[in-house]
Formats: sequence, C-alpha cells, structure tokens
Amino acid sequence: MRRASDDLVAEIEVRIASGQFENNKPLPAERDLMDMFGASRTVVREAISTLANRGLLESKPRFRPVVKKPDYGTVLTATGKIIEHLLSEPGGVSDLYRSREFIERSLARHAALHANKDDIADLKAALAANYEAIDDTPRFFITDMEFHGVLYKIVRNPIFPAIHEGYLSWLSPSWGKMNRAADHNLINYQAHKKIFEAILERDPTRAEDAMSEHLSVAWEVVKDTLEKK
Amino acid sequence: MRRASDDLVAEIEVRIASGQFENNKPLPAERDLMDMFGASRTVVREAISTLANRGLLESKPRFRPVVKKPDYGTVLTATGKIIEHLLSEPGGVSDLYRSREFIERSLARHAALHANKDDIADLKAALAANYEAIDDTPRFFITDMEFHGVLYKIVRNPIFPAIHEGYLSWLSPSWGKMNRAADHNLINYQAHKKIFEAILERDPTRAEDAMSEHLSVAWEVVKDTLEKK
DNA sequence: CCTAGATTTTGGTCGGACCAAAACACATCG
DNA sequence: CGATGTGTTTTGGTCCGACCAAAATCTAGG
Repeated sequence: MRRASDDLVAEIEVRIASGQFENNKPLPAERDLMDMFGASRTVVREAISTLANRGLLESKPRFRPVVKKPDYGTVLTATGKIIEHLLSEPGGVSDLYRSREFIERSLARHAALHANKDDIADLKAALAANYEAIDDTPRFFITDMEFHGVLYKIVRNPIFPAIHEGYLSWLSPSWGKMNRAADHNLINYQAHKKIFEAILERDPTRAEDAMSEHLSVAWEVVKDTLEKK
Repeated sequence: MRRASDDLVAEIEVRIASGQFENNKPLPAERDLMDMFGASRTVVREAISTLANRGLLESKPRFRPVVKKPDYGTVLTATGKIIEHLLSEPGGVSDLYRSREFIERSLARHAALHANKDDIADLKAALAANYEAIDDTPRFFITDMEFHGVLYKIVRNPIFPAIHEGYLSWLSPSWGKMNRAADHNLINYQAHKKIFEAILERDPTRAEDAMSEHLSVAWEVVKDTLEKK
C-alpha cells in the first residue's frame, strides 16, 4: 500500500532531477501543483513537506519552497536534527568528537603522503592566517577551522569537506562557549605548525601523531566545559 | 515566523526523549493528539509526517506510527533517500566508494595498532567463516561484510558500525549485480587473510596496504560493472 | 479458549473556507 | 525615468467537516 503523496514525491523528484523544476528556483504554487498532478491540496502539501525534510526543497514558512538539487551538504543539514538528539545523550558529543579525531588523524597522514604543491601552499597560507589571528580569538576560531578544512580538501573527494562542515556545525555548539583565551590560541597555532611541518617533511606518522596530540589537548578543554555545564 | 506544526514537533520530540511516548510503541491516535495538544488534525498530521521523515517515527500507511528513539542507524535510514540521488549522478558511487576506501584503510591501520585479544578472535572467526563460504557465493557475500564489520567495531565508537551499515546499504546495490564467481571469492578471501595477518603481526602499514590493495581490486570489478550498465 | 463475523476506531484523502503575509501591478512623486 | 508608496491578487498556513477503506476491537458461536 502506498500513499498518494508518495507518488507525488516521486514525480516531483523526477522533475527536479530532470531540471523541469529548476534548481534554486521556487516551486510552482501549491494550487498549480494540484492542477498539474490532479491531486488535492492535502497530498500536495504533504509531498512538499516530505521533500523539504529530505532537503530537496528549502521551505521557509510563508515563502515559496525553493528547489535544491541535493549535494553532500544537503545530507548534513537534513541529518542535523537527528544528530542533535544523539548529541544530547550521554557520550554523544564524545563519540562524535572521537570520530573526528579518527578521521583527521588519517587526513594528516594522507596529507603527508599525498599533498601536492598547491595543497602545501594552501596549508601554508592557512597557517599564516592562523598566526595573524592569535590575538583575535573570533578570527582565530575561523582560521583554525580553515586550517583543518584544507586537510579535508586534500583527499579530493567532495564527501570530506561535507563531513568537515558537519563536524563544525554539530560540534561547535559544544566548544563555542568554552574558554578560548589567547594562550589557547598560541598552543593551537603551535600544534598546527607541527602538523604542517610534518606534512612538509612527508612524515606521515609524525603528522598523524601531531594531529592526535592536538585534538586530544583540545578535547580535554571541551570535556571540561561539557562537564562543568 | 514559525509553523504551528513545528511547535508540535518539538513537544512530541520532548515526550519521546522523556519516555512519555514509549520507544517502539505506537503513537496515540491522531484525534487523541488533537485533544492532547489542542491542535487541528492538519497540524497533527504535518507534525507526524515531519517526525517520520526525521526518523523518530516509523510510519507505515494505515498503521499507527511507531515511536523510534534515534540512534546512529536512524541517521542512515533518514539519509538514504538523499544519498540515492547523489549516487545516481556521475561520480557519485565512485566518491562514496573512495571514501570507504579511505576509512577502511585507516581502520586496518587502527586495528593493527589497537586490536585486543577479543578483537583478534573476532577477526579470526570472521575470516574462518569467510573461508568456509568460498563455494557459496551468497553466503560469502555475508561473511565478507562481516569481516569488514569487525574492523568497524574495533574502534569502539557506535558511529563506525553505523557508517559500515551505510556503506553496505548504499553501495551494495551497485555491486549486487556484479559477477561474484568463486574465483573472486578466493581472491577476496586471500586479501582478507593478508589483512588479518598484518593485524596479527601488529604491522599497521602492511595492514593498511593490504586493505588498500583489496579494495582497489574490488573497485575495478565494481567500476566495470557500472560502466557496462 | 479459539475463531469468524459484526462494529468501532482510525489513517488517508478530499473539498471548501478564512486569514495574514507575500507577490504583484500600478499610480504617484522626485 | 527610476524610486516609492499603495491597493489588489496570489499564496501558504490553519481549521473544519466529511467519507472511505483498512485496522483494531468487540462479540457471538463453536
């Protein structure tokens, strides 16, 4: 048994994929969709709701839903709401953080083995920006993220930058409130520098260890913040 | 501006988290929810639909929605529909497969460094089961998955088995149709054996390389299958 | 105590209605 | 002629009541 709205969902998906409903353009009005598919407004709205939850439509109340052809970022935003539940449970943040540690350790190793000239240049630039921002904590936070972001980029697989985005959006609420004084910034910068140097010298194990060390230290701070709260 | 159904969604989420709506038990009838929250059936249904799409309710047409407290598996099923879209685009399967390669290489390395007695025993058992099934392709497929699954378990982080599940459900349609003759089984078994031995000897680099080799070979087969189609 | 049929409940769908906000058209003004 | 303000139409959000068919529940018969 299937719902009428499921058929509609499928048909709209096809039209989005085929470009008949153009990307980033508003969907036709609900009443037009009714005519178009010979469905009642109930099913039309239900279909829209489903598609919005899947991330294929971006629907703000009172505004026309906008067609969004899915990418790996879409997956993350669609997942966000569930992840929130998981993070609120004991160990949730810890599990997620540790998975990040696992990934980024591997990323550091990978960078040491496979980074090319451009990648190195990007890392160097990110590190420099990082250094410049040591006395500007909000800005340091951004350059910090960007330094790590370069590592996600080096694998040249669109999935990884999306994962990075995910970690940022899910984890940053946890460390947003934590004490990010200038001395922390310095410590983090130095850690980044160590990672960079290991990559530069093509030493995967040292790169991995440096990253491991870096994230462990940062985790201690995050953990304290979580427990205090 | 917020929708009335959003409030309802939030309230129901709370009641699920608090256990007032018990896990794996059916949600109250729509008309009861109307009374309970003083909302119209329209918003009640909209809220249910949203929660179902989020994965907090499992709703089969004509049946009472069943409450599902989210876990990392929930994330995957909720994501599945979007991933399908991404996989149907050029390079989609390839990107996903390569991300798996990246992860499992790291898993092999990690196992070589950190597997304990029990983990080794599990791997050994999985490998044995694998061997037993060489002449039984469907069964080999299962034991193959399980061998890899042990590696995901070794990191002792609930996120990773969930990732494994994800790869299986998303990738297996691609290789389901491919030629899985007994000679392939033997090759794969031998690859597993090499990985296991490297882990046993605590040689992370050889474990990683063996995994890398194993997945590359498998990918060639998958790729051919995809292109032929 | 179990089964088969009658009855009630309930999810899915429809149509119509109303409101307020958004989108649009148009006249006005600098 | 473009910017601006106003009036009209369109459109999404919500509610109501109704109907159907499938589930769930109850009931009578074995």
